[in-house]
Amino acid sequence: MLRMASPRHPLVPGSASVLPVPISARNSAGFEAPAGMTAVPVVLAPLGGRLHVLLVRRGGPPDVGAWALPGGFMSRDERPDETAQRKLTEKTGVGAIYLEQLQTYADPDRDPRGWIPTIAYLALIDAAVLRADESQARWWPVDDPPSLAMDHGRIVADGVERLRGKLWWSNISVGLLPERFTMPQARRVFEAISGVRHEPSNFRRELERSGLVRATGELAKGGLGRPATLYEFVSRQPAWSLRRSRPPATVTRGRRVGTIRSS
Amino acid sequence: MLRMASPRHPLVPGSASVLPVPISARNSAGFEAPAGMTAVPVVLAPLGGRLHVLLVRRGGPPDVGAWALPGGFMSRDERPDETAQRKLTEKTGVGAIYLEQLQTYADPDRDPRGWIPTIAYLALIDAAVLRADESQARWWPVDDPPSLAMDHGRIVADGVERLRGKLWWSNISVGLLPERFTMPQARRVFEAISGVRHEPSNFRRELERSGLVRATGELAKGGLGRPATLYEFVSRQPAWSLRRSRPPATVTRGRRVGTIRSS
DNA sequence: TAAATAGTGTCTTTAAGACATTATCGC
DNA sequence: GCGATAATGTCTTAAAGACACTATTTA
Repeated sequence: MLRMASPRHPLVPGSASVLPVPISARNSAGFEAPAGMTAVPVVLAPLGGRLHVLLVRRGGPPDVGAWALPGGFMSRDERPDETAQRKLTEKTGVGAIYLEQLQTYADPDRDPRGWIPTIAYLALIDAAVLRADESQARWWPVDDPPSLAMDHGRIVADGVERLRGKLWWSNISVGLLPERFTMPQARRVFEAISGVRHEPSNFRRELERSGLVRATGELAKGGLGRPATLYEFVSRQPAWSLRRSRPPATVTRGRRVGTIRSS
Repeated sequence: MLRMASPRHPLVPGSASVLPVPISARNSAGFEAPAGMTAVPVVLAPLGGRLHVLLVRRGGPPDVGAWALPGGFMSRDERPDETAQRKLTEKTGVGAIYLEQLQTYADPDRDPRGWIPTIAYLALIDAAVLRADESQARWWPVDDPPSLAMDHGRIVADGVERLRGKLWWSNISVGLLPERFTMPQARRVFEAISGVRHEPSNFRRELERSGLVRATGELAKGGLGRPATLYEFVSRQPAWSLRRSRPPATVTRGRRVGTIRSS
């Protein structure tokens, strides 16, 4: 495969190669090609009871100085999720515990620099890292964000919607809770994400019913009041909840024919 | 914006510009760029009680002659969904009633021709068109497909999963049913998609409860037996079902504090 | 009027909502 | 023991499952 030793971030904001004029590209067959491809992680975390998103200030055009997602250019030999992970690590010093592709934004005029599609990822990092106040980045409440560069406002909104939508139907919250956690702790995280308060005993029942978590038998110590039982996720790999309340019943008696699908 | 009058499909299979060697591209800043960008519609439809996908034979490398999705190259001034629509129309003569972005596949080695990411779309077309047996294309059962070119097998699987997953939670079935339809007709379509048989009276209750459809008051005529009531979708725009059975209850009495979110 | 298909009613089971109550800690 | 927090139990309500039954057409 034809490849050359090229710098990893050909067009990073602030680099000398960034021009106020559009960039174009053509391929070896003579046709116009995308000028580049970017990947952006939408990093979400509950913080102080509210859901926050990690943003950085842009150091170059377009929208210099505006708040934006911490993305960057993909290189030829990198998978897009690797780019998202790498960019995230560069900004926060940690990798994502949970990373899932969100959407690709590729409208012809989305980036004034030229034809530059971007693949967005939903990224969830360890809660313990949240306190590390990196100088380059800042956490913003998703319900009250600053004005964002380009189409990044839309991308954040899509990420939030995905997280909220999957919260009860998958173990996506592995990315938001420590390895071992208590029920009240999980409840507060869920509440911060959805913006809704839950009745503690029902919350417990539902989360247990989901089949996603199990009690370790150990107790959390140190707090006020009765110590809480520690729970852990049954699997830390992406998994679906059992809760997904069912579509209409399958036919039983007379018509029982099993499923139609063959595989 | 710097643009040139370039042909729309720079690298279509079979064109003279396709070489057995990789294609590369570089941008005006001197860095390597994607050689091109493609969009592929995953066209799904129930046919003879089973879910099928529309495939074409590849006319050029890679995998010449293999079955593949009917995708094609994006041009500079086209949105990716427009490309998917256009490619679909070129193959079937119709546009998609429902089109939603699925995933982007951009691994560095996914296409032997070079760095060519592809954006996949889930596309649903009018059921009436299914019978038109276009020479270029063929319907294949999704549960028993042929071997597909490149990563298209994976893409089809992702499309099927999306359709099945959203079936009861959205009005995605607008793309699979005629404008006016009967309950038994809807049931057969749902059964073909999910591969599961439903108890007719419960199916009716659930679909009505979803709030997505309403009875027109008119009756279907012509068939055997009692004529069925015709239904229509309340909205043909993407919409969510009311069914989505709820996460744990919000707190009511003592702790009632409303929602946390501000917006 | 028989066969075929559509549509209604209803009883049972299960899940979810709304608490009251009990348990276990530190001070 | 008291305040604080965690956990359990249980009664009520609502949704879903499993039918039996009724309705309306054509042959």
